[in-house]
Amino acid sequence: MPRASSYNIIIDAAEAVVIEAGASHMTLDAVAAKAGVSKGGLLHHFPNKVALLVAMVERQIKMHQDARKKILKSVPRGPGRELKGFIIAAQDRNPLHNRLGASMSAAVAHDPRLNEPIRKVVRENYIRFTETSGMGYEKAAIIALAVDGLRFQEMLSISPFDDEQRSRILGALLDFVDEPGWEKNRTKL
Amino acid sequence: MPRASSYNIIIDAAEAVVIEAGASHMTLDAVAAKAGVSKGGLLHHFPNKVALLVAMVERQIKMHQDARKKILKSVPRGPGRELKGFIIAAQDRNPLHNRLGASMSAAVAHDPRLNEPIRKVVRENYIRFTETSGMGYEKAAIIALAVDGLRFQEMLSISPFDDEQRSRILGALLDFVDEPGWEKNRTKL
DNA sequence: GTCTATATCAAGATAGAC
DNA sequence: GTCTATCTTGATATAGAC
Repeated sequence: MPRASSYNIIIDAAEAVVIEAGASHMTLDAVAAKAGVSKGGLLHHFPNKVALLVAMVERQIKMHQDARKKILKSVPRGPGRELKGFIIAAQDRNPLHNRLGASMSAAVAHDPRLNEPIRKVVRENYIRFTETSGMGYEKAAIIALAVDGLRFQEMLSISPFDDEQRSRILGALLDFVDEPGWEKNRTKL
Repeated sequence: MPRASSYNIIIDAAEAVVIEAGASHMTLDAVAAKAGVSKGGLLHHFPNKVALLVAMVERQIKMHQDARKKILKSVPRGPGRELKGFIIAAQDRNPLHNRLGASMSAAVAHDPRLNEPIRKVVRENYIRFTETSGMGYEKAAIIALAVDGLRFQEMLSISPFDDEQRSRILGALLDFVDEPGWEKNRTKL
């Protein structure tokens, strides 16, 4: 898995094209132009379009995993730790979210089966959340789903919330993690 | 806005193609073949591809609004009524959800600006939820976001939940609407 | 209103020079 | 490792017969 310079420049360009023009406009020509290389140069790094899409998704997953681990270091141990990390990750509003959405929508639009790596990550995440949460799995799932719902909305640019509402909602979710109750439903996911 | 037979048959076919093969494979040829008409016939009803995509989205919105109104009739008056209707609509698991997701992803993949009608509906929904909920807007938003999160996951086929977990989560959300607390944060959305 | 035929163009991919 | 040139295919859209 190379991480050379032009490799990442091309992926950056691909994400940018998708964000600006939509998944269907992510052509090899457009990506090459945005990256400042020729189509031949692009195809030297990625033998075909699917390879590029797969690389986009994998890089996004890796970046999110890294961000998660980094954030977790600052979250004190205790029940709901992983869940809190997930909420906090959504709080710092960098352009990373759009980029994950872009990679995902481009890949899935091209071939729905390219969702497999994401599916795997989501599954692992929800297992982590529910097992370490110290609460009923319904509650843990609801909190994680609300965060995901917000991110999906933003990835499609259909969120009805402004910045203040958004941060109040995420703040409320953080409080909700620590609120008592719901343990009665505790079950294995 | 015609609602003739072939009009709807073509939209059905378009949705089916997207669900089966992905947004990028929704070509006019594929849709025409699935609908059992020629490409010329298709283009008689929809002058170009964007017109078809717009019609797909609009029909889905209309169908969901109709379903919402129908469900609301069986939900007793009281605080959280609209929110409960939204949850119940997600409970009955018909193929409609996939179809909304299909229309949306095909449209947005082709041109992100085609999300506008959906954005408008989402906005109206969240205003309804929060204004009629009798609870803090953060709580109402969290409940609605969790439902949306679930639907988005399913639209991308990345949901980690099986049928039983899914129905327990939605059941917990219904209970959550009626649970006391959170009124302290009550604010206008 | 539905069809066939076809024009036009753009996309993915290859070959091979430098 | 990067480029230009080119091949091939397939997608949108038009024209016009029935």
